[in-house]
Amino acid sequence: MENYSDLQNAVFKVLADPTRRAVVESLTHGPATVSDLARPFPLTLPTFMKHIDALEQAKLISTRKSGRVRTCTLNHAALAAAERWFERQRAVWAGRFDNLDGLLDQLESTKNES
Amino acid sequence: MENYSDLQNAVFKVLADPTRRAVVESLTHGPATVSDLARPFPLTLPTFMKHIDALEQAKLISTRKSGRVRTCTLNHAALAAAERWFERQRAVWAGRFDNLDGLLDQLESTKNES
DNA sequence: CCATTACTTTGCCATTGATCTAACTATTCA
DNA sequence: TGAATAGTTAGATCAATGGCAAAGTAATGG
Repeated sequence: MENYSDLQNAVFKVLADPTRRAVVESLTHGPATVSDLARPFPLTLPTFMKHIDALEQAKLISTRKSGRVRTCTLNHAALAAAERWFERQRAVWAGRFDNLDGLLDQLESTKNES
Repeated sequence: MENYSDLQNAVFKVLADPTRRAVVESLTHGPATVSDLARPFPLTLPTFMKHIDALEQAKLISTRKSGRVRTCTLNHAALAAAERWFERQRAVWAGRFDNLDGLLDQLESTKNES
């Protein structure tokens, strides 16, 4: 029910929304309560909470309730995992040039050695 | 009509879809025609074309039609720009450790606020 | 114990997004 | 020229998303 690419997909989906990206940005500075996070946004609490829920389901954040206050914490690992997708793409793309160089090197070297 | 964060938003939105991410992955290996790109997907051409249009509008790819064939090319710069968002978040988060003392002070003081 | 605070639940609605089919245009090739 | 190819346009459907208001619950603070 929860394989790797489902989760990756959830992460990308969740980051597609500017409010949620802003929340992530906010949480890079450290944990915060729902109300604190919500303050900058012109949204009602229920609406904002849906974004929090979405972030939590994608495991980009985790939350803990103590008393009546819910505190949210960024899950750095999840963010780093998403970043790795970009790194992989760049690696493939860059690899083309590496291969091109490699090919040229190889052609060069076959003149001299095996 | 096309400022920086509109474009960033468009990029994130476009990458939220698994089909479009797969197209990007495909194009890291080099340019390809619409039909070639579409082949692996169980989608009709019109549907697939919408994904191509979305990618192009977000400037993640560019396309050129020659005869009846449209060829798509990945815009590496746009992909790299998106990657940078993650790098920035990581930078802030990592920066916290440099400021750990300051952070603890801050947490202390926010406990006493109302 | 009463008011306030900080969510939470519920129910609703408008918009957007991804998909399809059907029919059309423009190229290419035999 | 006529058939196949490659993409395009138009219109419809349906689910998911993001938003709201209203009312409820469960801590605190005085």
